[in-house]
Amino acid sequence: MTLTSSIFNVEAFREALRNSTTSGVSVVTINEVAREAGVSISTVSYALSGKRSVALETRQRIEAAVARLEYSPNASARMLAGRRTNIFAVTEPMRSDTHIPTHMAFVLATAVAARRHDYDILLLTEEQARLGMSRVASTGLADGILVLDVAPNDDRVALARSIKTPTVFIGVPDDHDGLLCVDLDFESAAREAVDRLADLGHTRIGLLGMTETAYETSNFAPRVRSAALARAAERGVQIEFRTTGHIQTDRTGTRAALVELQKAGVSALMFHCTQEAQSVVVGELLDQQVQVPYDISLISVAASFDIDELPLPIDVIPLVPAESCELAVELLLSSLSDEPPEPGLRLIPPRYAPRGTVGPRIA
Amino acid sequence: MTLTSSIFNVEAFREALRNSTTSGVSVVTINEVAREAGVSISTVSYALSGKRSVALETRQRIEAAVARLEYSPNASARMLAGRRTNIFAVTEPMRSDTHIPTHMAFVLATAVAARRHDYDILLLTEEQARLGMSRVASTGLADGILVLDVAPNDDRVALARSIKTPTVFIGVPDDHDGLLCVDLDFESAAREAVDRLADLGHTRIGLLGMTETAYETSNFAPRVRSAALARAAERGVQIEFRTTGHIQTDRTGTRAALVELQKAGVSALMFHCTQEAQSVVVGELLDQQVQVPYDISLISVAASFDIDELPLPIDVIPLVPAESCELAVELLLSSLSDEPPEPGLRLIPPRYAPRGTVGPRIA
DNA sequence: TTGAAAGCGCTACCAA
DNA sequence: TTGGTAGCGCTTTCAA
Repeated sequence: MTLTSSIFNVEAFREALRNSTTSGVSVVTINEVAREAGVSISTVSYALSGKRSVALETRQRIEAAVARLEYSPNASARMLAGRRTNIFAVTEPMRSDTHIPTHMAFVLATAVAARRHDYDILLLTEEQARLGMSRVASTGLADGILVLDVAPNDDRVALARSIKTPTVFIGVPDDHDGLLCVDLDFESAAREAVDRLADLGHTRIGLLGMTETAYETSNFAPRVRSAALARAAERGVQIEFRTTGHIQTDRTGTRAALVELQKAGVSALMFHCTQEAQSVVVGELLDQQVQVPYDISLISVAASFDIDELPLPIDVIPLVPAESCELAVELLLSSLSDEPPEPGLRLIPPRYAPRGTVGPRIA
Repeated sequence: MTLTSSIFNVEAFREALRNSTTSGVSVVTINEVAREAGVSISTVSYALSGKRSVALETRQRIEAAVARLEYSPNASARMLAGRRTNIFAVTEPMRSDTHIPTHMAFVLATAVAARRHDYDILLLTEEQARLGMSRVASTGLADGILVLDVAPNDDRVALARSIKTPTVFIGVPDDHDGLLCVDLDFESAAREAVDRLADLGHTRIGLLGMTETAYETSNFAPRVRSAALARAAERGVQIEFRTTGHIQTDRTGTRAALVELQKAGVSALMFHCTQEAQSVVVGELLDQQVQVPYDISLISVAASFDIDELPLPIDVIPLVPAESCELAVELLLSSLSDEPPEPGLRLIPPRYAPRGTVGPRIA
């Protein structure tokens, strides 16, 4: 059961000494497991990683030893020897003018997607969104980097180009040459929404968008708006665009926008705004006894929340954080492999989920 | 400038070979810096860590070499040799019935506080909040653990007791024997609010609280309510308690609660609810031309947002995430030191910030 | 003030 | 199918 030979074993003695003098409970290492199982440490390593076949009986002995000693391999040692930290960094500035729940949904989705592939997420926010990015790259703390809350003109684009750590953007910056970017195809989504309404005879469509500032600081708000406007022009329909108010304290902006849109005589409403705003508008319409879709058609574009939580669930082209983040993680993983992916955009095709809130325009 | 001796240097040759055959740019190690500066690696290490004095001239030579080679020490190697990962794990389940912006504020605050002490944050959410906690403990991935979104009856309490990795709770679970917990002293805060109002003659106070579920799943909502009720009873004043509605879609619950409280004839309002809810109520009062504090007094208890973003800034006892998290990080650090702190509660005394919205009751 | 060298606890190559 | 062992790139003791 032990490898100790009949003569005095200096190594074993030293180790015993080390473990006994350590304060408190000594941490179990692969050496102890090997001794306990009567095999070499390499066999233990292979038995646990499965990278080499190990005789059934041997493996069982090792597993028993692992269980008995409650061994778990030391993360730092694995990182150093294995040249992988199994950590991805997520850089998310969390600018104060953003809608926190939406951004949080993406951060959480990266964590879930990463764990699926045995990776953990290191969170870089505030000023560390930029500083931390080069730091984790140069120290090798992270094997890859996920970039969230991408601005049209984002510092992190230049940073990403200057480091060798694989980096994937979730969102599309204006200048994305040579970068790997994952995102919903917002333009297609916006066009599809316009088309659906135009096909049904709507000629005057309200678009309730995000806050003013979102159209300067986010990469996707302007993409939805401009694609919608362009397609509307092609289809000969008119779009009335309105923004919603301040994120946390808006109590009038959204209602005011609805009033304006109704005055403008729109027969359909496209939403590209927060759950809160959509909840207010839909609730208001219900209060007004408006018949949906008879009096007005409703579509939500790129909603990243559960549409069925609205007072009335409406047609939606969902933005699924889990989907973007899962793809981003897979790209990062394959960037670490032998055949790294080509740089470029990976736009996820929109999927339309009907709820019966879109109908023909009633003259 | 080089240590290569006149005879063939096998080691140097091997290393050159390794570096040249590596795909792409080889990563600079401490060995290269040492050679470049003409010193030993231990001197480089000490020069960079400052743990041993190094002659000025030597240090400068090393710094120059570091700059020239763009060296940064490998994180994994440091972790293994230094027996510190410089990573703290944050466990935050992010239950869907919670107010995301509030919870996010705490996560961000831990990240900022940790960086101040050269630590990074590993984010454990969803099911990893529990699984990840034991994992990072047993693998030594994190040097310490911060527990967020603490439930009154939290699984992670038992977990924390079963691991040897230092753990600090931000929030107070019902059973907190032997744990290190940091939090605002919610009870004191609630009592102080009640006292201020009672002192000014108010005998009927409205308390607008969080959602129903928060009083079962959060550790602090019930603490505020029960402390307020208890003190009110002592002072002989009456508290009308109301909850607000669903977090993301509440468009009527809050208004309804306000109407009820006004009907009940309260002369003062204590808030312990979201920024959104407080924003709605304060805005509504302004619309009603209610004079504050002449007609009604307003106090916000344990608000973790910027009170000055409300339509009318009101008296507040702020809950400052940065403060709790900074203290929690410091406790974690000292848990790693030679004199670890005593377990127990660390309740932060409330501070009252007046805005002129509390006045005497007008009969 | 500095250097040599023994680890840290693994992974993975090379032999057997 | 298994074992021996050379690293991985640092930190830190022990000597000089």
